[in-house]
Amino acid sequence: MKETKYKEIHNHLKGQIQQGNYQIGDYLPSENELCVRFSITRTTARKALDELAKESFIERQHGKGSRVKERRQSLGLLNVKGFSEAVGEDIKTLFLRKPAAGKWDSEIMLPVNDSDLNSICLYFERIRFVGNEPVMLEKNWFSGQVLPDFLCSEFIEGSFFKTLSKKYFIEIIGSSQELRAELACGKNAGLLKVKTGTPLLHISVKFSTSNSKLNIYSELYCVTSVYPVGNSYFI
Amino acid sequence: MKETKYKEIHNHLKGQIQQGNYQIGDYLPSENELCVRFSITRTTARKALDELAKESFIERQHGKGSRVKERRQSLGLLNVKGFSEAVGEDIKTLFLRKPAAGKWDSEIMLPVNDSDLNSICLYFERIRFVGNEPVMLEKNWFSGQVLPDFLCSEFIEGSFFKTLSKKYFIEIIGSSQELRAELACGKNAGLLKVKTGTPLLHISVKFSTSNSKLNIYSELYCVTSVYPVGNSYFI
DNA sequence: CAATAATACTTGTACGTACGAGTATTATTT
DNA sequence: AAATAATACTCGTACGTACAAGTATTATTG
Repeated sequence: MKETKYKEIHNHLKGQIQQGNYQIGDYLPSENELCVRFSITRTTARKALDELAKESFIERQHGKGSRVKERRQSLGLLNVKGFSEAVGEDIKTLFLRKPAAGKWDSEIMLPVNDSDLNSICLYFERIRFVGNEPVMLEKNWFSGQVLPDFLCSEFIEGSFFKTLSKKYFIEIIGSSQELRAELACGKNAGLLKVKTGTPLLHISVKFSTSNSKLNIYSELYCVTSVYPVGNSYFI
Repeated sequence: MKETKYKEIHNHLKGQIQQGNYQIGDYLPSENELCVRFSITRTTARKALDELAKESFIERQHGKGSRVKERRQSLGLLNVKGFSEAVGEDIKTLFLRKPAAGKWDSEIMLPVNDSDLNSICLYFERIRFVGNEPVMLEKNWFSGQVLPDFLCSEFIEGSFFKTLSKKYFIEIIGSSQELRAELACGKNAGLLKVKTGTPLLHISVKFSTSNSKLNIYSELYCVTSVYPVGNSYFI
């Protein structure tokens, strides 16, 4: 269970930054200084720093040093909080399919992990209304491996994420998304009560969670003519 | 005008991949083979391959080799860093209108501050290409009040945000966005070389900066059929 | 014939050295 | 005093060597 040297240095420096021992704008020790402090060669010191730069913790400056960067952890397009908190008040949700066993559908746009493919797939599908207007069709796939009793109980306060957090102590730690403008196909058009050929905003999301065995794959189809999808953030 | 060796190798291999001399799934020459072919050391060969891996052209496999990967690029637009850093290398930018005096257009979707409305409006408009495909039409409005000499000089490294940062020491501190799926109208369709009626992803952004007198309003029109707009984040 | 061992590859880590190039300070010259 | 040169730092590139560790093939063993 031995760690490599450069990872050791890398983690040490990362910890120092996260604990605030190096503030934004500060310079880390130079490569040569790391060499003598940790009894390593410059090759190893460089590798540790290069990794930090790749994770955008620091910024390397030729002739100057490695400066701690402002870290923008931010901006999931849909914030992680989910739909309910993003839009106003009068939201209704209609389950088209309650959570049940499903299959890893080819409709999922983002690459599905192998470990997920080899485990049971759970699926549910909802439509979100603002007032009486359907605005979003939401399809969700995830592994049921780590969620015992999931199918037997209702969502807490109607929220999937809240259920994960409060019942299973699983948090969202990241996401990747892809956005596409598409024309509504027959089926989705019908569900969203728009004409075929209406432009829809198609959002594909893959959520990573604090449980490495649970990833959530969502395909969202949004009618944006009246209610555009929005978000904002400030550092 | 001398290029570094590893970049030379890197570009050579990249070209080979892009021309199809190495197909998806193929293995590139091993590090040792590159050494003898190009009369370099393994350090240099590794660096070239590591760069390719970072750009996700290849996948390195311990004990096996470097395999050409399926390249699913997406335009990581929505992080604050802007366009240039988000996508890979082969981006071109064409100015339709160089920065010049403009007016606070009604095309701006997000509410314009009163203070902005009362000051001079600067405007520029560009098209972004990936390869030779136009993928985004970008329109930008902002107040010229706090940017002396802005019209006289070129962008630093072609980047608006870098120019703001390095020349004026102004940083982006927040943004709000709205997303819409729309059908391409005649003018935009022509510029992006798509048919009218093609669905476009319309992103409206308002950036707030560290200088309270400078807000940037952008309207982006993206062709997402080939290159979806993407982002990801982890906490 | 099947399981195992040896082998020849691959990439990964780490050592050490050398010089080039960018940056900032200090010393020198004008 | 101001411009210039020397310097001492930074990081970037590139050389060369060595061994560890993963993968696949071949040879050996039982």
